[in-house]
Order: sequence, then C-alpha cells, then structure tokens
Amino acid sequence: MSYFINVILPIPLDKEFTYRINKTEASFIKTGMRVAVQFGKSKIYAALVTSIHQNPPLVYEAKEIEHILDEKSIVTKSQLQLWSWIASYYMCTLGEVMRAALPGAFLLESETIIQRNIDNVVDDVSLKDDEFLVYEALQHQSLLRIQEIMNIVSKKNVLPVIKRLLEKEIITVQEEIYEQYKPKVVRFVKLHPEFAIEEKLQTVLQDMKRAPKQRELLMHLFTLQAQNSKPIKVSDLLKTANSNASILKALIQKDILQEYYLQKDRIDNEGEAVENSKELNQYQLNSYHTLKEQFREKDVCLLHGVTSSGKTEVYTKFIEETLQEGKQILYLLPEIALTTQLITRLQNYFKDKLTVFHSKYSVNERVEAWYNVLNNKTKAQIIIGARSAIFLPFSNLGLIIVDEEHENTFKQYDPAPRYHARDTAIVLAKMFEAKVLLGSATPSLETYYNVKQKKYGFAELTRRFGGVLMPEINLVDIKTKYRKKEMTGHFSDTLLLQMQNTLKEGEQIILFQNRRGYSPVVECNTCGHSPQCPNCDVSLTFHHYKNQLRCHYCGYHIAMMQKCMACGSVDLNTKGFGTEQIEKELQELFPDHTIGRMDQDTTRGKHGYEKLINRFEEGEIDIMVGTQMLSKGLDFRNVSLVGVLNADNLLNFPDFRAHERSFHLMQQVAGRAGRTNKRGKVLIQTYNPFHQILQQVSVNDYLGMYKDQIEERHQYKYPPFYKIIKITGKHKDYNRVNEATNWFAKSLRNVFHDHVLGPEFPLISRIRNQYHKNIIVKIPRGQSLHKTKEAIRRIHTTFSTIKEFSGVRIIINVDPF
DNA sequence: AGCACGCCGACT
DNA sequence: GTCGGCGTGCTC
Repeated sequence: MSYFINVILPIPLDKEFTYRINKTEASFIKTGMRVAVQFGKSKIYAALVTSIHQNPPLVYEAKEIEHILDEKSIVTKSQLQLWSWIASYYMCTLGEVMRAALPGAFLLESETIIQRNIDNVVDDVSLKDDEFLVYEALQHQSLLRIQEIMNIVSKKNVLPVIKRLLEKEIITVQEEIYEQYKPKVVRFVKLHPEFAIEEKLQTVLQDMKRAPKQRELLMHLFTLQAQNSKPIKVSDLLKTANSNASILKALIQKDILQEYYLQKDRIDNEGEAVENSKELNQYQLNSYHTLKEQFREKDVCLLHGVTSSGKTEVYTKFIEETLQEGKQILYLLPEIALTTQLITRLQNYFKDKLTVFHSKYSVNERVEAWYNVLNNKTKAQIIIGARSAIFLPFSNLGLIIVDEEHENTFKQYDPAPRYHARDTAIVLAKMFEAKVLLGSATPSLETYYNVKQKKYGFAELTRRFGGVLMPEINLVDIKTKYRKKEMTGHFSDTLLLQMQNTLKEGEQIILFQNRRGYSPVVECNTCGHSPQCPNCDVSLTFHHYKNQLRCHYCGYHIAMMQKCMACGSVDLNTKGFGTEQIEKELQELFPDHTIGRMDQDTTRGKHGYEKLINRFEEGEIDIMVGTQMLSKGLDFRNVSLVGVLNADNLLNFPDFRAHERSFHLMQQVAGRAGRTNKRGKVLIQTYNPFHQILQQVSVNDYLGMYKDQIEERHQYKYPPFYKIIKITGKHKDYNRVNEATNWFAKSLRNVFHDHVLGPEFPLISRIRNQYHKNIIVKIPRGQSLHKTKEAIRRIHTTFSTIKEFSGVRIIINVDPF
C-alpha cells in the first residue's frame, strides 16, 4: 500500500502538491506538520501537510519527501480553515497566505553550495577569466554560495559560469537546507556522575592539591548546589566563584565536571513597576456594563470613545475577565512601533501573561511566541500585536480587541494576501465563538453602519478621562490671510499668536503637515521646467537637509541642481511645502525654542522614533512638526496647542474615502491637545473653511459626518452598500497595459455590465517604470460574492492564456482601502 | 515565485 | 561567430 500527502508550498501557485511517503512516515505525519520537499529541479522548500491519503496521482509520479521537519503539528486545524477563508475571500493562493502567516524561520529554503571537486586535477590554463576567479576562490575557501560567486565575478548572472565549471568537473554542487530557528541554549555544569561516590571524590580532591584554583571552583560548585538544588549555569558559577573559563575548561577536560545544555526561552517579560488595576470611573463603568449586556446577544461590539476617554481601562476589564475564564486574548493594534506607550502600560499591568508579537522581534523570538501560543502557555495568554498576529496558532481564543479599528494599516496592501486584519479577526473569532471588541474615537463608516444596522453592539464614552474638556477647534481661512498679508511664511498671524502664548505658558505645541521633505516640486521660473523622477510619474521632492531631490515612490535621488536642467537659469522656485520647510521657518520664527521634526526621514534609525518621543516627553522639544505619525496613540501631558498647517491637501485626495480619512486624521491629531486639566486648542488652516468636513471636525460632529458620508456612499454605490474589488494591471509597456486592461474590463462588463468602472490610470500612473491601470468592480448587496469572484477568476484564467497580454501582472484587491 | 529551455541582438 | 538578454512554460 502506498501513502501520499498533499502539501501547501509557500509560492503563489493555486494548487496543492502531492508527495509520496512511506508507511512509517504515514503513521507519524499529521496535518499541520512541515515536511521538506524538493520542488522543481533543485529547490527545496518547507511544505505544510494538509492531508494524508492513499490516492496515487494519476498523471504523474509523485516525488518522495526529503524529511519531516516537525515532531508535532505547528499549524492547527482552525488556522488552516482561516487560511482557506483568506485565500478565497481575498482571492489569493494558499501559498501566499502561508508565507504571510508563518514566521520567516519556519520557511526554510535551500541554498546552492559550490564545492571543489578534489578528485580532479585542474589545468587552470583552460579556464576562462570568470571560471578561474571562482576556481581560485575555492583554493582559499572550501565552499561558496551563489551570492559570494556573484561578488567574486561581479555579475548577477553566474549560472552559466557554474554550469561550465560543473561540466569540466572542477566543482560539485549541492543544496544545503538550513533551518533558521535555533533554540537558545544555556550552558550548565554538574559533577561527573562517577564522583557521586564519596571516596572517589575525596581522591580527586586530594589530587587537586596542586591545582588550588580548580579546587576552589569545585568547592564553590558544591556550595551553590547546597544552597538550592537547581541546575547550575556556567555563567552564574563563574561570576560568583571569581574564577574564569579556562579553569572550568580544565576541570571538564579532566572529566571531573560535565557540561550540558538546556533550552531557554528568549521571551521573558520583565515588567517593572506594578500598575494596579485602575478603578473605572462612572462613564467607563457604564460603557463596560452596556458592552457586557450587548455581548450576550452580539459577537462584535464597538466602543466609541473620544480621544483620551480611557478606552484602554475598559479593554483591561474585559481582558481580566477572559483571563479568568482561562482563555486567550488577542489585542490588535495598528502599528506597533507607534504605540510603545500603550504596550509599556499593558506590560506593567499584565506582566508575564502578555506577549508582544512584534515585527521587529528577531525570527527566533517570533518562533518562540508561536510555540507559546500553540502550547497555550501562560505567558502567551494575552497577545498584543499588529495585523499579522491574527495568524498565531490560537487554540482557546476568548476575546479579540481591535484598537483604533478605523486605521487603514490593518489592511495589507502590497504583497498578497491583501487582507484586512479587523475583518479577518471577526472571522477568526467566530471560529472560536470568541467576542470581538472594536474601539475607536472615530469609527470607520463600515463599522458604524453595522452598529446602526444592529449587527454590532455599541457603547460610548463621551467624556475625557478626569473631566478634561475636548479641545476647542478653530478654522483659519488662509485665503483671506494671504490677501490681507497676514501670513508669515506658512503661518497665519492667528496661529503665530497662539503659539507665542502657549510657549510663554511653558507648554508644548504639535504642528501637523502631512508631507515630508522641503517642497514637493521645484520649478524653473524662466522656463517652467521641473525635475521629474526617471522611473515614476511624479516630480521630485526637494530635501533641504541633504540638499537632494528625491522620489518618494522609488527612492531615486540626485543632488539638488544649481540651475535649471532644461534652460540653465538659476532662478529656481519651490512649490508646496513639507515638514522640513516648516521646521526651517520655525527655527527663524522661534530661535529661542527647540524644534523637533517627526517623519520618515527623522525616525529611520532603530530607536529614532522612541528617542524623539522621549525628548518631546521630557520637555526637551518645545514644538514638534510632523506627518501623520503624530496622530497615532501618543499621549503627551503638556501639549496644549495643535496646529494643522494645511487641511486642503488631505481633503482633495481623489478617493471615496478621502473625506472620511481626513476627518479621522484631524480628529486624531486634535486629540493630542490638552490631555491634562487645561482645555487644549486646535487651529486648522485652510483655503476652504466652509468645507463640510472641516465644519464637522471643528464641532466634533462625528454623527453629522457619518450621516453625510453614508449618504454619499449610498448615492455613489460605495461600501458599505456595495463591495468593491479593484483589479490592477501592471507592465512596463504603456500600450500593453492599456490593451490588457481594456480587454479585462470588457470581459467584466459582459458579466457585470455597468457595475464595472474603468480602466483608469491612477493619480500616479507609473511607479518604478511600471504603468498601472485600475478597474473597479462594484458588487451590490444580494449579488453572490462567491459567484462574482468565480467570474473574475475565470476571466483572469482566460486572460493569462492570451499571448499579447503576457507579462502584464494582474493584482486583485478585495475591499481596497 | 524560481528555474530551465529556447530564440534574437551586441560584442570579440 | 559566441555571450547574454529575456520571453515561455512547468513545477507534484
């Protein structure tokens, strides 16, 4: 009887693969284990077992597996179920989901290793230059990797060279598989068992008269052993015995001591100050009870709490309860790096029950977190993490909290799977019959709509913690200000006056400008020419600090020109402004104060972000200029003024979510003001103070915004009334993209008629020398999602058989953001 | 996705 | 005439 397994490979192919296993393997292998398999001619991958069966494939001979990588399943049945849901809902392959879901260290890949063939005598005259270089390198180094050969011959295509050397039998090639995860081990010592007998030990001690240092160390070991019976770490022994490694080594070599290794967990929480459970205030308590009541009937609830109303305390209460039930909790955050303050608080509070699943953790730490969740360890009862944390192997999930639920970073954009973590979390929760608590100061329209439809439960927190008033928000009409010459640089007199007052009071200021660099366009005053990126369809942004022109899409950069590249005129002008320019203006306007800037350029280093935040928190910085980074969950006590320098470039974004997003962003930025007892002030500069959204922001009118926007969404057939699937064609040839997307759109129209929009070029039609063109499919309620996707998939399949469109990449994005 | 195979321009 | 470019097709 023969046995087979079906596996998922971490590659974007829409099928499972079948491999042969023997009977022993068949009795050992379980679904959810990894096996190493050869795929294609040489590559070896870690594949995940989905089923074990006895049906031999009919049209091909199945390969055998290389070996089994796990002792127990590392992926649970419910995870596989979630993967399938993601693959089918977001229209991607299981392999792509697998890639995103498993920590990098679980995905081994083979690497080609080149070695010298020792049996062969080489006539080095017969070698070509490249071949000789490799041959020579192998005289000094026993093995080479492909990457190293690329460096040696300074070429990127080295395969022909290797092939020739192989034919001449000068080298041998082999695939090396390596597992990236290495458990951390700690070195321990103990007395050799032979000396357990007292007499023998006495003899040894007698013999050691002439080695007093060694004797001393040995005696110290006994003392330690007497103190407590735990194993003795080498590091501890040496530290306390005032001895050194070579003395220990001598003892080990004499077989008096034995060394051994034990595996250690890297994730150890050292929460410092104990933060006591805060008593909920009346409002928080009310919300808590409301939610509690709602959860009886509903699986998902929204907590709509204004900024700094203390949503976290309410979450904490629910977390505690779930802990008591012995269930796991998943706490999702938009961007983990930006929420260190919150994490520290939770860490101090929940201590060793909490694991942070961080993208900045090393591969090994993530594997350990994975195992801790899988084995339902106490230290992994609460998992706090960004969107990828939904992929952990939960077995007993009781509660998912999605904090800042409206944030768009929950949606993965670039590599497939293009999933939304909030929506996926709701599906995940359903599998465990767990509850989901969504929280936000400015809920997304979709979520609020679900509340209105009574699909989700709801509670509100309308008061800020400690009775702090909501900030006073005023709009400044800079159109008039410019006309009346009341502007200094990009600052209105109103904003400047407020800033002076704030600084006089010894308080801090946050200024928001959602654009980095000095200015997004440089223009020649003589001929009107402005430098463009050679790879993308955008003008280059001037960065004053580095004196460079940079492309924000592909990273292209050149030195700032001295004169116009087209006509040679030195009369250059900058158009528009970014954070750098504001910083510079501030330095001139407030020479006695420290200015900080927070954007991608200043937070690049490892701790760049934290350092800036700390300096601001310590009061070292008086005015902080920044991009939307500033709006995320930061909690500064002494900020009493927030300025938005130009609200218009947010609002004028050509996207159906632009207004909603502007509202979120401005409300969040405004929320940074006045978090202590004094009422904060917010000034929003705009050319268009009568814009509906700005009016609503200024009076904190979430409901008004909701009503207007939902009406618009309804009228123009957007979510939540219609589902949207975006299909993008991508290719370096402009005409080919046009023809391909036209064909695609036409085929879609045959099925969906006027629910197909486009194809249309996006605002930036070329990025990294690739043209993009988008098609939008709108799906009304009531139309089967499944059938719709099936139809799209069919068209896609036909599409890929057409020769003229070959090379055009199709990207399907379900629920694009 | 990788990787091999196969067909055309730019160099010795 | 070869080398190396990329378009095409397959992977259990």
